[in-house]
Amino acid sequence: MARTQDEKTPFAAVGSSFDQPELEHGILELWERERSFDALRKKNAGGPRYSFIDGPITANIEAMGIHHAWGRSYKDLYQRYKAMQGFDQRWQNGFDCQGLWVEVQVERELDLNSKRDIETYGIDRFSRACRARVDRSAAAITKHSIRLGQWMDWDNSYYTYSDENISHIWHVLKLCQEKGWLYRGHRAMPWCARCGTALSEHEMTGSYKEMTHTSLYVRFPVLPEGKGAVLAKQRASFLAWTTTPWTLPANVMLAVHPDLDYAKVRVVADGATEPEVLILGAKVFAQTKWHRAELLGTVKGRELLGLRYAGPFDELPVGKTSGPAHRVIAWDEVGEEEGTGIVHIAPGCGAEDFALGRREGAPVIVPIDENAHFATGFGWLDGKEARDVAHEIADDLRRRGLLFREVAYTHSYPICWRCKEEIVFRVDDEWFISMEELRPRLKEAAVKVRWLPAFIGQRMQNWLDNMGDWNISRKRYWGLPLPFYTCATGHFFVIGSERELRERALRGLERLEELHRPWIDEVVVACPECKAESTRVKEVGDCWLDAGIVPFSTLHWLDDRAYWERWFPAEFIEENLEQVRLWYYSQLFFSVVLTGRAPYETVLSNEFVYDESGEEFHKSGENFIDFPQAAERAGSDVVRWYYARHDVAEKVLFGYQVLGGVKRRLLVLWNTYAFFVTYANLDRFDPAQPDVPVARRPLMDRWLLSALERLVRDVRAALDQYDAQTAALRIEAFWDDLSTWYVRRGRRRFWKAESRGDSLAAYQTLYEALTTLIRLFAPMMPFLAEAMYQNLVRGAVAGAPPSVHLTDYPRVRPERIDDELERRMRAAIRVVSLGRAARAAAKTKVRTPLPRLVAVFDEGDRDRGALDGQDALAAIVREELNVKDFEVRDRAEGLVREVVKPELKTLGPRLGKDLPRVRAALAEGRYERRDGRILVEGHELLPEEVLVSHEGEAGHAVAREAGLAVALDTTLTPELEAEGLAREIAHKLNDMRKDARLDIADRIALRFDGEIAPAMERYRDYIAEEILATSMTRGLAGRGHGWSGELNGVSAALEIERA
RNA sequence: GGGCGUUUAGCUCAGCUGGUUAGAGCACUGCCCUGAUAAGGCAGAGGUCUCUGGUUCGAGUCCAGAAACGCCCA
Repeated sequence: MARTQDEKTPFAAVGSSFDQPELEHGILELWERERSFDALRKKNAGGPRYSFIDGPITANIEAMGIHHAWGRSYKDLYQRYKAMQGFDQRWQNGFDCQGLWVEVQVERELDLNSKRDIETYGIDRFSRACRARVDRSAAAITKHSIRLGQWMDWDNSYYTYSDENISHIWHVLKLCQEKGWLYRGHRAMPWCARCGTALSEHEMTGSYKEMTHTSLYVRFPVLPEGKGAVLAKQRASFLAWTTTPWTLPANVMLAVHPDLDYAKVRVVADGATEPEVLILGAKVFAQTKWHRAELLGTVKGRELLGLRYAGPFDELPVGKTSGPAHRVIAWDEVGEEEGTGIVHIAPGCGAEDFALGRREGAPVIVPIDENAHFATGFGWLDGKEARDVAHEIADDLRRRGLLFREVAYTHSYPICWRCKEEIVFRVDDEWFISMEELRPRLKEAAVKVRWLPAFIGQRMQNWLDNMGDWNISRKRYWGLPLPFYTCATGHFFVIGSERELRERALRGLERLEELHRPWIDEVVVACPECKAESTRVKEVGDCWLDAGIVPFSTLHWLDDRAYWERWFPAEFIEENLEQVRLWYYSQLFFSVVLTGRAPYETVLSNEFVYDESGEEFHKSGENFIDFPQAAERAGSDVVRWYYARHDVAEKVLFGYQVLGGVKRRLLVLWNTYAFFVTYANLDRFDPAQPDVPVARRPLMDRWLLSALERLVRDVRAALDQYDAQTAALRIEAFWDDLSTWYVRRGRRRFWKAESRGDSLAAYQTLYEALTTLIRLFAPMMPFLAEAMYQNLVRGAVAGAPPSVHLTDYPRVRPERIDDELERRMRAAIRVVSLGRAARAAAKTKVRTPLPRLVAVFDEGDRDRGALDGQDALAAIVREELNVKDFEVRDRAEGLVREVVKPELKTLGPRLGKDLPRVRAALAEGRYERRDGRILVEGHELLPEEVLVSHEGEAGHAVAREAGLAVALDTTLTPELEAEGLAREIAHKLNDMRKDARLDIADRIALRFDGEIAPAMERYRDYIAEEILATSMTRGLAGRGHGWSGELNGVSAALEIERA
């Protein structure tokens, strides 16, 4: 903060606008120079603890996204809020460092296209490249987070690739093995052929895209065995449909629904001469157009069970395995919405198929290898890419008379979330953790957590209900090495820590740089049972293992349990809501295994960020905005404030237009600040002067201070509930009132003090409001708060803490809250607001004084009785609306008329169906008043059963809102017109001063002429004071800044120059 | 197919336990105020509160059903 310290002015001058990014760079330098964050940590060391745990951000990006900035704004907000209350914190940031996302990125950078390429390149070099990539990304994220204003212990960030993290995971995996939850499963998994690995459930989310595939209707001829003899004679075939033709060579069975009707149809296929018989779902048959078809009969699916058929590729070697198994089986999931009602089952190519195969004891044929190339045993298909052969298979089937129809089919199909290749399904060996025993424990632990917003808790329960066994293995390189070993004689065991590895090692330790492939694979260990040499399995772990262990690894569960106990569980975590199935889940898993409880107490989740038109941000798209761009163009605090005042549960529409709106709001605050500084400097205001006791300050000041205390109370209450939106909106509402009511109303007290004491009270009140306000929003807008603090407090008050972030968060002084005063002020503001509307209706400028304003509050209005037309508030109303007299009346005949309405809450139940009639009669004035009661439509209503309000009579300047009406007496006298003209002249002259670019304190000489002369003479003192004139003479000199024209229809000529 | 959320002005959203004229911000139009003002104020225009049915004297609000959109799971 370059600040020229003029000894005569207490504060550095502040312009009418400000460059937020520039301001922020100044503050970043200040914090860096003064090591402000270190000072904060030192100040709070040993204080009460507040435990926040940072979810690891994926260290695989070049620039922080604006969506990261959202979550990080909250993280920083609440940590700073707690810090200002003296809480000691860990301030540890984390990076997620392993897994497919890093590998895919590095493959791209190194131009590697397959696992074979990686192995040729060398796993060691590949791993080092991955680590380097992570470190580069972490450095960029750190830099951008600092730019966001986030305060963290950046030198102490945790990295999930660390040996400590890995060792902690091993510990838990060994525990799972001991509990019997760990198993090796042979099952069908979604599989990415390019990455050469299975993908887990979490990785499938959001990866379905619309695409078009070749789908085939294929004949499966019935074999003349058992019940099939008759059908076979008729040349009958089952008709089945598939969107994945490459799975047909792996067909083992056909499935039907036992309760559905199936049609036997005689048809002559296109181009065929002989009729044939097809078997397919009856509904499908009925809904399909046929050229020549004849329904022979219908049977239930169960009657088809056990029938045998010839598979489409039985002549290939694989047919020796599948052929004998071909038969029709029952499956309740078969439907007729898609396909033919008969489902082709290939247990080696799909999860459900696999389960059916297992149920039926059928062989599992896995047609493709890791890279989705056909294995041997498939004849002409051997070695071909599965996803490329759809047309070849169709041609082959057509040639052999097995293809009934080929149709392009558009459907939603999964792609790999990282490399965007189409997924296949493949059966292979994978490692799993069984959820059966854990599921109820996880659910129970999750119920005890405070989820914000609450529906996130239900989503977690839903996820846990549906969560299958967790596939934790990936056939990849840069990841957690699974510590699973098998010895030469077949014993299986799990290594539970790095120390255990070192103890069991027979050789290979000397080359173990870190617990990663390939070095870890070279360590040969002794089998605990038979001492035989054992090597590690090749698989690495799911990256959500890495993140889930964080509440233990970063808190040193294994090596410093006392430390862990001090900081576990996290009182608060905050992430995007997609983390339900990711980090929230994986942490919960580890924590329940190790401690039986959840690792967090309050979980705040925010929605996603979209662009201004509601479209998703695409990294490569034109609409993409990364955080560093937004920071330099709009400012971090503008972004942070936008986020703070947003509902966490609503998606954010982000763009420079909305940020412009936020900046405009900040300008209201800034202008109040600039106003204060300008006049405080002119008047040499010294914040160290003794306070004017609050009780002796004018009503306006006491009102503002009461509202300020209320604000402190409300903001603290909101932030204690992690409700930043309410806090931010309250703060904004306060600074709006401060600017547009307190300062605007009280301006003259600052530049034309009637008494020294009143001016001091005004300065002290505004100063307190501003300095309290900046501490209130310091956690949300740390830069702006700091900039204002440095100028308002640090530069002006000896001994003040060097940073706003080292001050205490404001505490409520309840004795300053004056409910009644705030009620009266609200009533006055309502009257003024309505009065302006009445002014507009009367088409009279506020500069023209009017004789009288009458206000009538309705019975039952909460502000009735708050104003009496006599006190300081009445003076405010008179001045604000420029009326000579202000009256508050219970009713005002002639200006407003009485309107009686039924009190629905009491009359509704009493009158029932008569209510609409009574209501109409009251509205039309068809009622009588007698002894305070009201007679209407044969009913007698008590005073408390009606609401009496007032409406303006036509022809008067009146305005009305719910509960209040005001009427303006618009009679103009020559007196009032003359006064109005004087004000008009003063206003014009002040405009001219502005045009002449005079300084606000310059004195001027005024010359004038024209019909305004009488008013000029009569209001000479008033005008001179308003425009700082030292002389006023009739007759122009032709010098200086001049103007002539009409003011309120009166001719005028004016001339001013600096005196 | 199951779960969760959403549907109110051109846009983004408030609307508490049912109640009298459904609000705010942005944008638009007009007027006003202004020696802190890249601000502010007043007003205008803009609504079949997604639809259907029900409960009730009275439904944006409660109940049932439907639809559309989004997310999670299958």
